[in-house]
Amino acid sequence: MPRAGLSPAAVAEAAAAVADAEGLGALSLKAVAHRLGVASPSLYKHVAGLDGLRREVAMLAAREFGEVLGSAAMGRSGPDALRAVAAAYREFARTRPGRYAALNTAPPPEDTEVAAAFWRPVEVLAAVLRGFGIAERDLVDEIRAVRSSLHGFADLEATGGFGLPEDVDRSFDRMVERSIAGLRARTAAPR
Amino acid sequence: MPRAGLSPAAVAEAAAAVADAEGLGALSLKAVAHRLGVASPSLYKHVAGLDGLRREVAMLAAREFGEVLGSAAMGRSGPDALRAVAAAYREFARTRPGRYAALNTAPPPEDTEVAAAFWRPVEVLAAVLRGFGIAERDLVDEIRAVRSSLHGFADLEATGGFGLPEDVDRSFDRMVERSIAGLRARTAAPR
DNA sequence: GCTCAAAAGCTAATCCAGTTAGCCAAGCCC
DNA sequence: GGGCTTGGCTAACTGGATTAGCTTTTGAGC
Repeated sequence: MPRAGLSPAAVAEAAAAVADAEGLGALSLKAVAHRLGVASPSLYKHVAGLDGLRREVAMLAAREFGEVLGSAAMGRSGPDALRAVAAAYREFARTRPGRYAALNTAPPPEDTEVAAAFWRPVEVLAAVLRGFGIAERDLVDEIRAVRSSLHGFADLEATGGFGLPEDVDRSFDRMVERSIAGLRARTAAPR
Repeated sequence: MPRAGLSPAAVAEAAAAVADAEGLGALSLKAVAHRLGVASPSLYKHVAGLDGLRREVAMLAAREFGEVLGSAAMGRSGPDALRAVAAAYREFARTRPGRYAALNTAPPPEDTEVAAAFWRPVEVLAAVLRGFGIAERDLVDEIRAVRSSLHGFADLEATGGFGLPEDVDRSFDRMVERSIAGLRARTAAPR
């Protein structure tokens, strides 16, 4: 029998595809194996069981997400940068719901590699907000506020938390503009 | 053998306790049955399997959450009401993480009872924001923005998304004040 | 108090995904 | 070409969900 030519990366990619298509909750060794045309036990040669599979998806997602946000921020600053990053954030969450959901889990504290990958997107946001001239000691609060808005919106949208699907774009735009206005106010009147 | 005196409500309560203590992901018939001192199959006399158990937890959580937010809003208006509701929101998410997580799932669209229960908390928020004198056609956007902030913050906090545990209270307070400022601006300068 | 039907709990058995063990072929290094 | 490593397989085991069917409690009506 010919080999399937798997690799940890290929398995992670397939797993992410399953998560995006069926939901993170439906991520299973069975489904991934099926997608790869292989029997479930074969996956153990590449990932450490279901937990390992989840970890790889989280890693992959974090890297891609950091990449996407970083690209959006590149070459822009201030409000423009935040608008671009916010749009990219939501776009990622919408088009890759499984991966996005994988970012919304607490990795084991000892897994520094995942922790580092999870941190990248936050660093992008931090860089963008620094561009607003936020004082360093206020930065944490501002990052948390912006992250909360973006994550909350993305998550509510993903889980159908918004009743009517219409005008969700407008709501998002307004929310982002609200953040920008708040950041400007903070810059103008530092405490 | 004496009867355990179960009921759908008692099972739901035990399930919610399990979810709070072990995480929603660890909610299982096994765990609930054990907590109630009963064998797993016995639960089928009261709830419709694991899916039914999850549904009951979601129902219970939604009712309690609506209750908690409603109480916080009672007797207050404007910024005070929003501050109280925001604090109650976060408090609920922190002290009952399993229940809160159960609210963050998409119920099947045909289950109107759950849908209605899920809607209650949003109605409380709507009432509070109306108290700011928001124009009706802008209300949806404002509700979404506030919900996004609150949910995002609560969720990030729950999943350990904030690096340092310190000063999280301050971050939350500032975010809420930021929302209030934004709402005031909207009221003052309607578009 | 007595009868009996419904309800509530149990055990036994089935299903399914995850996991482990161990076999065997494919590919590679010499 | 020989032999080691690797990647995939099948078979077997585990644990939780679920179903079937039994038994006992309970409570309504007499």
